[in-house]
Amino acid sequence: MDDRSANPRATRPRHSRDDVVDAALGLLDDQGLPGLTMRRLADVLGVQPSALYWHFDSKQALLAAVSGRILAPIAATGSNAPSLQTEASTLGTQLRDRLLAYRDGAELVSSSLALGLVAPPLHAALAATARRLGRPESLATTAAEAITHFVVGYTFHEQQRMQAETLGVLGAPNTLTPEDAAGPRRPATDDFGSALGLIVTGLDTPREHKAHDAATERS
Amino acid sequence: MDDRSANPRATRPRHSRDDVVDAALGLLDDQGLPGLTMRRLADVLGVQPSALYWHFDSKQALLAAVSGRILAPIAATGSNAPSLQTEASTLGTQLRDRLLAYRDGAELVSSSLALGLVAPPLHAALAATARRLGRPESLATTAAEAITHFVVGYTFHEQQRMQAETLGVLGAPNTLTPEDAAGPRRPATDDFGSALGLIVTGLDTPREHKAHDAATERS
DNA sequence: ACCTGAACACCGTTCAAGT
DNA sequence: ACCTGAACACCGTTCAAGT
Repeated sequence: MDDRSANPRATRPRHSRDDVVDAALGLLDDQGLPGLTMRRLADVLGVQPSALYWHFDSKQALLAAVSGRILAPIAATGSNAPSLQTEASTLGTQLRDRLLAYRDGAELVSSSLALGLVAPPLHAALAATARRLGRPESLATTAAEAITHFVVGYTFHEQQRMQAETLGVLGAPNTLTPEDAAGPRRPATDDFGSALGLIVTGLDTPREHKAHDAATERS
Repeated sequence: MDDRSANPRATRPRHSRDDVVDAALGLLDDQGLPGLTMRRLADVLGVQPSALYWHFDSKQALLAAVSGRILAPIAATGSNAPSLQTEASTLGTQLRDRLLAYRDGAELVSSSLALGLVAPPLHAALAATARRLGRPESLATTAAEAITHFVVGYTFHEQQRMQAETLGVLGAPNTLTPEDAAGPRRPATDDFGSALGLIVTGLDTPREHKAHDAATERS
């Protein structure tokens, strides 16, 4: 398997940053985020752990690069949506799809996003649509933020549930609220779509956002 | 400092679960989540690391208990809000306040929530208000989910920014979108309130949620 | 330019045994 | 009931040195 000598343009240049990210994505997908360690990644690449620190300053930097690659397909959106609401819905769904494309994708991206090591994935596209439609860009920014946080959090939760199911019927008892105990399982409706729809509804009405005031009074 | 013999009902019973959670909250607050290790926690309690496993099955279980304590004050809400929108706004703000009460509170709760090891903090209160106001409980459930994910994600990001500022002007370059580069810093408006207001706006209009459809069509 | 070897300073968890 | 002691199987990161 170590037939690097058969490769014409080879001999020395062993790995590039992109090679490392490729391998990390593969490792992530079949071991999950806890299994994505520098040591295991080095093993997969046939290299010593310390070699990875030539390509990346830290594990966090590596994870940010992996997050960037997961999110990359979103930016390419052409976007000729008829309304900000439609565009926002589409982008939210697209983001979820990307996060679901790799095991623990949502958890990984959530932390890279929080640390500010990866660009917010929906802002550029939604702002562009706002400009095209003559709507305020501040509204696009607010919406992008609301939708991104919701989608990442929702998908994180969703992805964790999926894996818990795969690993056997563990059943998390603390999750149940009193009224849940009555029904047999969960309302089979499309949770994600409903919640995203709720958020996005406010984008239709021209009287921007006004519920702001009630949010600032506290106990 | 080891004057346990001065305590009348003492001699043997060294620590309770609550003691451990207390110590964990303290350690969290002045070392952050990465500093909250089983070994350091044991040190604080004057005990061997293995002793903690008599009180909790795993570190995750401990962290879930800590999360529960951070969120506990929310459930107590009496709630006589005049509308679902008002109540939702109040609860969202309350949740953020709780997460900000401890260092890395949002990150900690985010993961406990995703793992399903702690009860969703807004569902019960919002559902009760929906009942009182004669609004559909399914709407309350959807709203609670949307708001919780948004608030936790937003506050996670916010808390990380705060600590980055405290630790010096590191400046995360990747975070900047093209249009941000023009202005000097950030729009000084209340980001959180605006986004929460946007989400909550949909709760006013009696035509429940309908934007759902657009969310299910994809590339 | 890209990697090795070896070390440093840690982790969570288990388990027999003590009191 | 609550904890000790010791071990197991790991971590991320640094750094001199090799090619």
